[in-house]
Amino acid sequence: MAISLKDVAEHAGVSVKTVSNVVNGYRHVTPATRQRVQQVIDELGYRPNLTARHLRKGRTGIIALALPELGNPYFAELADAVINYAAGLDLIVLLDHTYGRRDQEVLFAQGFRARLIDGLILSPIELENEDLLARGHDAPLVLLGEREYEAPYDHIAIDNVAAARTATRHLLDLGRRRIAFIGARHGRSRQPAHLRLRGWRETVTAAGAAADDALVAGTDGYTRRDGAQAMARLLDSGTAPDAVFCYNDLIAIGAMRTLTERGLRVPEDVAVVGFDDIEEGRYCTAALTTIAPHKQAIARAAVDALLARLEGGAEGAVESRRVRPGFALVPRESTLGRP
Amino acid sequence: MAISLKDVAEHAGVSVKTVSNVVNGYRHVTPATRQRVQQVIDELGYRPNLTARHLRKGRTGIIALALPELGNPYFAELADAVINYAAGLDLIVLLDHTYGRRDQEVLFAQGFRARLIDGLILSPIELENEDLLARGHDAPLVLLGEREYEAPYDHIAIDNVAAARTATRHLLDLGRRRIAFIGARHGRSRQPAHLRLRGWRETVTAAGAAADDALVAGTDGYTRRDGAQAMARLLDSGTAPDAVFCYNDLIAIGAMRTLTERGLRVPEDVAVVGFDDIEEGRYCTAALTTIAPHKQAIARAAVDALLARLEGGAEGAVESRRVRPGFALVPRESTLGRP
DNA sequence: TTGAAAGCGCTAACAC
DNA sequence: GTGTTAGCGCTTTCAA
Repeated sequence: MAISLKDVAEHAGVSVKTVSNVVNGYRHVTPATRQRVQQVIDELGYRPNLTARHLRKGRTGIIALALPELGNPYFAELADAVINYAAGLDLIVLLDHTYGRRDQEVLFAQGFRARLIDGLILSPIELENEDLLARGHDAPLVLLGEREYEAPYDHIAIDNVAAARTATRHLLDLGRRRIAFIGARHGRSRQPAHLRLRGWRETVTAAGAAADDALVAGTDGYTRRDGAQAMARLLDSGTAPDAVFCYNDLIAIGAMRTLTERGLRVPEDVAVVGFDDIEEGRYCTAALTTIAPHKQAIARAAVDALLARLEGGAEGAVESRRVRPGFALVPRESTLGRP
Repeated sequence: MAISLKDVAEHAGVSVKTVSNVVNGYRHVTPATRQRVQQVIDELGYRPNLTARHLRKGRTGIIALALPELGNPYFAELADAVINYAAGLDLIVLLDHTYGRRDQEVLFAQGFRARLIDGLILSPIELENEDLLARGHDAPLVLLGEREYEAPYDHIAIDNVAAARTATRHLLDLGRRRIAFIGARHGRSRQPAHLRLRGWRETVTAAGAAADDALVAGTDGYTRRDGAQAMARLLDSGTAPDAVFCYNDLIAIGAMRTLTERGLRVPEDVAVVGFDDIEEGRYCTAALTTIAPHKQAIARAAVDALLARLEGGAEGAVESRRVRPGFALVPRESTLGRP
């Protein structure tokens, strides 16, 4: 049996309350008492039982972060940022995977792990508005990422349309006229990619460049393999783009792989832009030009928003926030070529 | 206030015990009662308070997985595997970072988060044997990775020497004679890399190939940047290797980047082998030949070992296990060239 | 400043 | 098959 407050109290000849006061750094304790208690704590190797504390306080200091998957470096890097920032605030982060599956996302949104966690940060892919509205009054929820909802929850996301415009304009500025877009999801109307797709379409259209559907390649998911396959389809269909803007870096990396295999040069024949600024992109043979969302800022905003809800009390108390962290275009070899 | 067992009991006109029985799927409950209780549960939206359950049971069902960092895809992929396998066993995984820093590793080994977690899986980098021996009788601990300790803890790791031999032999078989090793850590004697270094040294020596120290390049860490810098130093020093075996895939990717920048071809001029089989390696311009540790098997072994301790009771009850999951050489373009 | 006692929500004995 | 009760270890009134 482990050592409890009571054990310490008995050994020190004081009450549990006093020990509790010492453990929690309460002010009004005689230095003498404090020292004696502290000594017994050290001797016995007492560790407070967090579970009991949680039960009593009604809060656990644990928040969940539900992401599609860690296999995508963007999410791994983001998770890293959230965990770090939260740790500085004495919050523990419980990481969960949804695999971008609606049933999983609904599970978390509905309050899976209720009362183990104080709140949830969720990055949805397939979740629908109705799923969110059907949510009971559980722990606070903060939404992350490019899906848009009409529900009263805080939402942290960069301006995806603006970022897509920036990326596309960069390609136009380099003289490219047949810019493809890879990553629209097959046959889904309100898909995650629609904001970036819109930014692309608006910009190419405004510039009088090609904007036909033949330049838009769908994918099943968001992996390197999806990118490689989509690029292959694009080339096989005879579309012959001189640039591609990809939904994310992984897709871009897959696309570059296909281009290389087909004997096409990046960027001379086809320029490539990704999205996410994952570390990996910097080490590609043609280092990847990309949109860099400010991950630290995203992490900070998400945790802060959750914390505000936690402190703020009731759901409706504060109006739902819409935070737009910054982003930047990072031009590299995949569009500029080797210096 | 949230709905508790008691609330449900009152509404259903039964005792808390009965509700508890229903919630826990206890057998001996009349179907009629069960149905009535279940209905009230649904109506009221009752969710069991996990914290209270944990306190009562003395177990939380939460295990911690302390890894250096998620930024290394190998660890991200491993974490993914552990989380999934654990979920199937109704275990929640709490992910923590040590950044390969000894103080952080000691913290976890000493029982940080004691009594929040039932046990710990730790992948140490800098941790020393003495740190482990100084450990109190806290939650069970399972060690992961290539560091070796003389302490009574379960240890899961592939046979690193054998794996390094396989990788090196592969290069020898391709006719390479000046095989460099990148990733020995600067000026550390009992460094993590020493097993792989040994495998390399034994194999090149046995083959009568070059094994001089000029072919061994140290790094500060295990990132792409470390690999790029080490490769540059190797080339600048006039060593002129015709192959490199890298401590891990990230280092290999960084090394390939430098080779490309210097106008050297992979594998024609320099063949490259990595270690870890991260997804990223498959999409490099010269797809990376690598050693693939069986991550699923590692994850399974680690969780199983921890679970065995959890069930088995006392620390000394079971002898400490040494599990060696399998590995495989995956030859790709970075040694074989394009088909 | 410190002590005594109640109770957070749940499960495990034990009674009925 | 179901109800009653005690208590997991902690914090928090309320007294002293």
